[in-house]
Amino acid sequence: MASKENPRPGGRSARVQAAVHQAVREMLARMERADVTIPLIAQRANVTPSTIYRRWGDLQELLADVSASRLQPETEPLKTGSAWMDLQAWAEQYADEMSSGAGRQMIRDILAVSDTANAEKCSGYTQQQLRVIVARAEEQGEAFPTLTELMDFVISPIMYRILFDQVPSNDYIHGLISRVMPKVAASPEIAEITADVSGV
Amino acid sequence: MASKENPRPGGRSARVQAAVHQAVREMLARMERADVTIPLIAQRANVTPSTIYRRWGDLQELLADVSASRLQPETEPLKTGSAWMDLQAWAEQYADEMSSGAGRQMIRDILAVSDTANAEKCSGYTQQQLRVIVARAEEQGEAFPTLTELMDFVISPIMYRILFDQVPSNDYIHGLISRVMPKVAASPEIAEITADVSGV
DNA sequence: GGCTAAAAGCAAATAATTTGCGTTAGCAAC
DNA sequence: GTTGCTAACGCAAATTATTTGCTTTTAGCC
Repeated sequence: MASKENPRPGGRSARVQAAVHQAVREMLARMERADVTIPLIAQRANVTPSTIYRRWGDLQELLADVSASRLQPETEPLKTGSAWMDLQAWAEQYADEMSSGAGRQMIRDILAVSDTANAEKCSGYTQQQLRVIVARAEEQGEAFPTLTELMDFVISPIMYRILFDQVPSNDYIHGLISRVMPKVAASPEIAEITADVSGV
Repeated sequence: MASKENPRPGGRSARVQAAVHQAVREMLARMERADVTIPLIAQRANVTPSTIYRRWGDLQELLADVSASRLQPETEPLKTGSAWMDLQAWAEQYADEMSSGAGRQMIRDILAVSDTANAEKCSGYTQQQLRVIVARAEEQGEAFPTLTELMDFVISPIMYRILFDQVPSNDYIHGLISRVMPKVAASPEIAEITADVSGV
């Protein structure tokens, strides 16, 4: 039901989709989420409500669709020199984005819908970013956790906290990463880097 | 807005709440979730819709409320002899319940609402159960992870997978638990138990 | 037993959603 | 280009859900 890939790529359909997405983003920025309705969105996007109902089904699916597209990363993880630090910096930014009011709401909107396509897409984005960092580590021969380990022991705890209780601090994230790093990370040299970064 | 604690414990209010909860549970069991509406619930509960609107606000909050109450555990974790095995058995059951269609839907309903009270309650239930197991381990002098470690490295990865992609297998859970156990778990004696359990 | 206020019922008013049908506009074949 | 085809859109009527003002019930308290 959610807006799938290019039914008629260059045409009116695409323009409508863009206008609706745009309208939703603007409205979410300007008003209470509870006050956002399909008729209002339709009005702002210069579209009839029935178009939105037919294409997205209901408000939840539309919001999930918009949120998923907003969570698509636009850049690769920053390159700091060591994959370890890339990971630390990336994870902090990830947690920051996701635990902000807007970020939490986007995740909720994505998870609320029974169709898991958007949730999978979102998790896919995360994995894509992490893969880049893992690949860098490999290139440089740095000892590094696998993608699965990162998802299970860094991303998952962060996401759980965001969803169920509190926002994860940078110290907390740092602890997760230290723990998942290969034992080499306990060597004095790396410990020093660790101290540096956690002090930022 | 969600039904808080005892405004007038013994009276009509409580009866209405019970009737509405009951109606929701029955309807969720008998029909498509998308077809459940407040007017229908009201009818089945012999209550006017405006009562539900005033008390819960909207369908999402009502469903979140009902789901949270359904997730409250009724029994303590089973006692198998070792805290380690208690944990394994409990985590498997937890993952099973949560990854079933109904379980996933309940979690989604709880997370969908912006008020995090229900989500916290739900996470609280989990921690309560785990605390029982941790306490048993302590009593018996068994080496055991902390509650925080269990939440971060066992519960969180399970929940992430349920929410974002696939259902966690028992083998996967077993792997998580092995990994979080103190190094003692690598001793031959425990390794043997491990093999037994994973074979179940 | 009577008072009080919170919660429920009722019904009218408003708003959202669905639906049938006519219209528009990409796309392709010619 | 022009034409034909069809997916997607617009429009408006019908349906359904939600809100709201007012009345009635009833639990808790003296």
